[in-house]
Amino acid sequence: MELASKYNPADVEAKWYQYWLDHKLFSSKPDGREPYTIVIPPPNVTGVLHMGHMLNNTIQDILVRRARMEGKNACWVPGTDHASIATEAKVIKRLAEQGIQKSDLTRDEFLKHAWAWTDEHGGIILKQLRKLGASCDWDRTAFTMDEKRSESVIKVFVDLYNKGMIYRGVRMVNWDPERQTALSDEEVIYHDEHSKLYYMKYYVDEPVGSTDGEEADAIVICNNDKEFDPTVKVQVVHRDTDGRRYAVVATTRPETIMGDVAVCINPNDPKNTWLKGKKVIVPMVGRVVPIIQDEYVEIEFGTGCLKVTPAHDVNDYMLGEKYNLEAIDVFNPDGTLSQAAGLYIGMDRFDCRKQIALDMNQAGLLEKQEDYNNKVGYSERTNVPIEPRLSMQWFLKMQHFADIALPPVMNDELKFYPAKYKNTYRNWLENIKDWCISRQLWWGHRIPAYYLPTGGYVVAETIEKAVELAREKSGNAELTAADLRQDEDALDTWFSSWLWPISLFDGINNPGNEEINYYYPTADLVTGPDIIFFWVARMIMAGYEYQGNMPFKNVYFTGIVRDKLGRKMSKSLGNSPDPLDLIDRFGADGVRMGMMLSAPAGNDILFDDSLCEQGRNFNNKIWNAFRLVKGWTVSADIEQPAESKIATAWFDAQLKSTAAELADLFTKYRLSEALMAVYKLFWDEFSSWYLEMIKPAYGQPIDKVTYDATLGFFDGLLKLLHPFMPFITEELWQALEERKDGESLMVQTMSFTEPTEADKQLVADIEKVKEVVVGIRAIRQQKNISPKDELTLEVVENNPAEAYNAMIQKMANISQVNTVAAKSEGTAAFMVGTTEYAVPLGNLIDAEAEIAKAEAEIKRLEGFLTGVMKKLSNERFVANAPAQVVELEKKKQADAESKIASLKESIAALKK
RNA sequence: GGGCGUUUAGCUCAGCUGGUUCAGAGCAUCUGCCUUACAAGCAGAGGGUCGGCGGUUCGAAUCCGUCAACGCCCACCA
Repeated sequence: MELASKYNPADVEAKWYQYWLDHKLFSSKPDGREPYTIVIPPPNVTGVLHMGHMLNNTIQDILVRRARMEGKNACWVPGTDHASIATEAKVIKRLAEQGIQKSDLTRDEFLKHAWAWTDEHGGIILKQLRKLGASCDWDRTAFTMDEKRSESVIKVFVDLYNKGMIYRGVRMVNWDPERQTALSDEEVIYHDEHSKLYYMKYYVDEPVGSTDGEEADAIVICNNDKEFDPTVKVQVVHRDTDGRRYAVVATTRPETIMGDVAVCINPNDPKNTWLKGKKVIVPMVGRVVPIIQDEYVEIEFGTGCLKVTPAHDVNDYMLGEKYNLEAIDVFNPDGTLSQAAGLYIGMDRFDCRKQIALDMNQAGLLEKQEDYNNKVGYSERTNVPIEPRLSMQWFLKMQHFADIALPPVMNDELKFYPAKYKNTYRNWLENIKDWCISRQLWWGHRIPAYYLPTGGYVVAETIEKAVELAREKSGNAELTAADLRQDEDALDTWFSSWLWPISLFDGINNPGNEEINYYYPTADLVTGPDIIFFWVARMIMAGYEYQGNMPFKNVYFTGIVRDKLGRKMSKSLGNSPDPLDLIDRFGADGVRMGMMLSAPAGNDILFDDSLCEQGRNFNNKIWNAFRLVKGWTVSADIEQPAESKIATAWFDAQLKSTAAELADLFTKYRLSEALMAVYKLFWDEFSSWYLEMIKPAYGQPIDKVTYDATLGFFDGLLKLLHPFMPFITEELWQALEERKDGESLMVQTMSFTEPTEADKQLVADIEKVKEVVVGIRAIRQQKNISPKDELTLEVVENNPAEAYNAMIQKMANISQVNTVAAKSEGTAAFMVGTTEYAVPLGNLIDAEAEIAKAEAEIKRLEGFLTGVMKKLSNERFVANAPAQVVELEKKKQADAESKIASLKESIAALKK
């Protein structure tokens, strides 16, 4: 077989993926084997593959393929998420480009467009995953809004409503003015922002010149002529030159003053005691509002006066509730000023902020403004500042769910990798708030609540059921579906995602069915820590609520993929490579390896193309090792050389021991270390050592015993490598020997036995042999002796590795190995352990250099010996340390002393 | 403001409950090689006071305290 010297992934990847599909090798059905299940974190249906997906899905594929080869019934279920906000935004944008406004359309018309969009773009991302080699059972592909999943969502909503856990009410919610919907707390991201703090005058509603409430020692400030000290412990009165008194209120949001209904001071604030019981006039607006007192107000912030706007601030809302204040909503849903504001009607909230500051300044109502840093909440999806807004929403009570979801994680029944996320998880659950589950969107699962013409509503899975309930509720047997009006809102996307591990196996609609019983709980969840609250925690909740068991046994949190400078990948920075382009350049196997090389669980990965390059190079290495082996001619007539006999025994032992190491690493989810172990096994042990050990002379055939053993090793290596690099391994496995159609490496079983004590000893012995070989090679390098020139080797006193002489001879091109009482003159020497080796070099030797080298080594050893002696002469060490440790130190001492002695002899000899 | 985490070679990281000659790996670097599998390669080499300080201990990269830098999560000072 003629093979190119470079591996070309493009030739083989598509071929084998199709082969796997054609033979249904990804498909899974319940059977007697142990199940191994992963449900994919469903990507947005209209999304395209990015580096985060690459990492995430590479890890899942590695786990699934490994489990499959361990003989488990592996099932990886793919699917997509309807992503209501993101998708609705995209659809609206496209409609706008066609000159269509959402408001021009009916709900049904809009949904038609949305489905068209979904059909057009949906599943692109799943197609892209195939390029990566993802071994998903595609027949199971699901969508969070397909029939079964939708039914599940509605059923769960009704169930929770009937259990009294879902309620409806007017609450302060996070409002996204761009998409005009409520958001959950988790969907708000806070950013530090440079803004301004505006100090505004609220004149007291009283006759000019009043001094009512003023104490004798009050500080009186006229027209801000003194710098204000918020920590002052005496009364502070503000008075204009014309005698009018006023309170100073500091705010970052002057545009909300139209909604002010009170000013609040702390009852214990000495500065503001004179304001107690007074009324003040809201600037610009002219509304007279009371001074109220509450300890919520921070005395030392600003002036200690807080304007109270119950409709536009969460805390003010709380104060409003407490003191029974009116809430005046001065904004429209799109963030412009409403009729209720009375002023600046129709202006955008941020334009209004600037304008009102100007206007107040002109009117002398703005005392000052200063720079200020505060946190502003942004919508996770639209990246627009959210507006706290009062509105009617649906909520799910969370305490019960927190109670059932916390213990299994804390006691490690359900494990997190890395475990540090347990803290994050606990923190959230211990401070859980009710979940706002309604969204003012059309693209999503519509809330199954139906309003009666006479008021009130019913909640039911179908309209028919709703009619039934409505008739009961109203006592009107004539009610029909046409009389009922369904709630306009859709459910939060995560309200469907949280059922994913159950709904994928139809466990909600059809509890206890064969599939859910077999596949649930799933084995591993692979996802990013950024959705631990959105998704992971809520799946755990739903799992215990609806299956009475965990949804997955382990959660592997990946890191965030960053560029090599540590920046997040983003479109605007242009630092996010196109995964498909990477696959074209390096091959899917190369990219997979690039992803895995630096991706320990939970650590961010700093991605760099050069990692894929390393992956590609490794593919090439494997390819060429295969070329070498398959290029040999085999002869059954030649006997196995001594060194090959040792080599095969050794590599067999080495393979077993790495396989065992790998198995252990997999149980700990240390995948990048596992990859590195198998990388070194292939490159260093197999290619650099083993193949060189057994390689026949040029043009010579290899003996059959060694050859067959080598093919067996290759088979084993391909099995270990397959989960990481499925394509090249399949290609080579198929070429390794004759295969029947339908056979595949991906469904072979790994069967490595544990290394025995003898195996371990052999591996250790060969490590020494390698050191000897390296020692000789180093001498060649230093003396500029070609590897082609034969040398002899002397072993001083006794040769502990007599049995491996043949191997050393072959690997280091040594004509003979002599055990000598004392090395000859003119040798370059080195030590391995406590044995001294010498290579006679005749006049090539540079005595000066050899002496210098030996002296340097003596110096190092003496330093080492001093440390050892210090320990041993310390009585407390000898008395307290375990005998084993003391013995060891004594051995170190003896070894060092003997080495020094022999080095000194060498020097003496060289000086002759 | 609270909590968590990180800091080990130029880079990315391993070093588990202190003690095997413990200071490691990969990449990068340097030197010599186009040696008939592979230059996307081969052979060899150099490189770190384990963030600072203090403590516990016979013994500390490892345990404790403290400081510093960085990162993440949570939180209603307008």
